[in-house]
Amino acid sequence: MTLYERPVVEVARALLGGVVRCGDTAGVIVETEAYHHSEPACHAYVGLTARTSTLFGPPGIAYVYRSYGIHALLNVVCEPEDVGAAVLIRALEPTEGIEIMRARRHGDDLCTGPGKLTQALGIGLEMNGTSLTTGPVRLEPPAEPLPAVAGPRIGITKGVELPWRFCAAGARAVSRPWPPGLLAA
DNA sequence: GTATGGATCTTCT
DNA sequence: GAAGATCCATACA
Repeated sequence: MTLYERPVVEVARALLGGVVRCGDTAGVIVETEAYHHSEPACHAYVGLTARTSTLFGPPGIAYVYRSYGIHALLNVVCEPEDVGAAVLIRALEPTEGIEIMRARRHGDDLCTGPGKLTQALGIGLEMNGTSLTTGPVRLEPPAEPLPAVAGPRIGITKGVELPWRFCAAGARAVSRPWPPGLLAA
């Protein structure tokens, strides 16, 4: 029983404040989203396919996939094997290797979006399915999760009503401002 | 500052 | 053939 073998929504909250490390770069997780195969926004909703097989794999591995033909998005596979669920890492606060990130990102906007943080950390599709404890991308859970604020998810067309987006309270480097009037602790 | 459309490609219908 | 968990540049107010 690992930390990731729990309900995705719980894991999404528990990961806030954790550290993602890849090579000489690292950042603190400040924004996450939960996805589960029981709801339509999740890739695993349609079932097990070649593309989504990683989602149904063992908990604690990385699910990296290409979005809109251009970007790589990083997810943490959760819940027991054969359950399609994952936590999308949406934003980080850079802590180490900032100069490297700046060079890769060609600017100061380093990790304020799911496609940006993978580029900043050098995470690619070849890391899909690798372990987050022993693989090239490491995830260190926080001893004490940051206080979380919940809200609706972003950039999707289905399942928007589920408040499965979690953000560290007070984090400044989030991917998008919170929709007014929808704040919930 | 906000709004809109293009880039680009894998996966599924 | 169409859609998609995005980002960026450009156009307008």
